[in-house]
Amino acid sequence: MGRLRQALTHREAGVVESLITRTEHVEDGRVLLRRGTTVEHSTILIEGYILRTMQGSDKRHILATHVPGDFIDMHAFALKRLDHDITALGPALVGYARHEDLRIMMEQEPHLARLFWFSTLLDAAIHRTWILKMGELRVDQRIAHFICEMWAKLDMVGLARADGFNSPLRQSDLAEITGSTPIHVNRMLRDLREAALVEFRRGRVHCRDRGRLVQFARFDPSYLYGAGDLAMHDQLSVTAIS
Amino acid sequence: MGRLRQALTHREAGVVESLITRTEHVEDGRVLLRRGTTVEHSTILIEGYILRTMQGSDKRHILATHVPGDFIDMHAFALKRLDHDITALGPALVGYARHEDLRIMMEQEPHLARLFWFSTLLDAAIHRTWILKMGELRVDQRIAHFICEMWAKLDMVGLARADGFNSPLRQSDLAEITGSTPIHVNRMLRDLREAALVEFRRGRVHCRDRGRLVQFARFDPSYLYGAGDLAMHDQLSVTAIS
DNA sequence: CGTTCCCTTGAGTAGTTTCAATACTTGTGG
DNA sequence: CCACAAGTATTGAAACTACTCAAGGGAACG
Repeated sequence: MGRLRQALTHREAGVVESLITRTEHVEDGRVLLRRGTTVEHSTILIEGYILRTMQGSDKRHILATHVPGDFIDMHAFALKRLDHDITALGPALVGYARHEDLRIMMEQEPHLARLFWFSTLLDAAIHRTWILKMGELRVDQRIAHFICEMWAKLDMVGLARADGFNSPLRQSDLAEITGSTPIHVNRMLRDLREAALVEFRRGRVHCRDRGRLVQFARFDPSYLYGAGDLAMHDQLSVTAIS
Repeated sequence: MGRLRQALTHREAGVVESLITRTEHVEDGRVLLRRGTTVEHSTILIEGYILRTMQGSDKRHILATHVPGDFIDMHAFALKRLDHDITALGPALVGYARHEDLRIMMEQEPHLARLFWFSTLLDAAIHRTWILKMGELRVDQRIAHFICEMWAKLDMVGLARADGFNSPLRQSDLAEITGSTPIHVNRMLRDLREAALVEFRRGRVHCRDRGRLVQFARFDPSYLYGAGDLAMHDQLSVTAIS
């Protein structure tokens, strides 16, 4: 369960793993779950990257990105029909858990039920930050902000380097993430590169001075609930509740 | 519970109401819950309007609006510390439910627990639509879209008229909602008025042709999970599950 | 070694913000 | 009832930001 693993007892981690009844390799661009479809299982991302996407009037938009260890559609369990699509970014490995098993487990394990709920609330908190940043930042800053977010999330699951990270993201993906156009993203990446803030080359992110990038993007990681004033340790550590 | 009441049995509705241990009248602009604060209760909006707000680098932003019947911070139950502020828009009446009571109730009433979870997932779905619309619509369309959303939500709880609705919203609020400026909002409202799409005067919304407004805003209400291809009746009606 | 996908650049246009200034409304006290 | 104050709404002009259309360049993969 990636970053949430620390909040699980050894026994609980075993319970979660036993829920995964099937794994699957998916190729780049594969739509794992399409808006409006009824599903009887939820998905966990084991390797690679997954996107939440929505079709706009003309272009597709990316609403969220996920890293290994994330539950991708725990909310499909309560919603049954999703409002958006789940799409693979690059090749990925996913695991499936049946809703029937989840339902039984959640009645027997209130602490785990609450953790699953928490993971969907975390998605909402990230959405809110995206709304805020779309409202107040220019496209170059939004790109920088997204890079900071991705970097921070990869850090949490040990997939980042000290000077950056790798991903299958293209410039057109950054356009769909920031609500801009590939051409404008291209120019903004050039500016970021020339300002020595960050280099983005075919998904490879390289940055010498993370502090400057964070400052430029006005990035405050607390909305990821990993550390800082909103951190979850109090209420989610195994010793603290129910 | 407003729009979710239809998904409750008579007994369950009673259970929910018994959770409200205290009500309070709050004045315009009052911050009911501030980011980072630990709380031991959750809030239901009984009368008036409530906003989710976040402080940006210079200006405040509005991330969501709530109408009577909405649970405002059910997610505070699982998150304990919120990432945003809860602010009254105009005078409002709210009720409080203690987290301890909620926890006990949710263990005894899995169906209700799931409904509460659903209400937080609904917020996330609305966030996603806002992100999408901020990415693809111009400010005039975003204003129209927000008006459509508000109108639809008020419809669900019987607080709208056939030709519009009233609210304490100011033009500057629309600016904070759409991520724009009061001055630009003012011009866009003039354009909307001159195009006979919708009139907005000090919170009073008047529209003769709702269909045209919906089309202009590219508004598709299904993300509100009230009707249409994502509607919740299947999985949330009292007869259907657990 | 060529095809395909992705990235890059230029020029013109559209949308939005900012600054500065002016009016309208609403409520309050004289 | 009028005058004033505070908040809210409106307008103009200039600067900035981002988009569109059109074309060219480069890297990766077979």
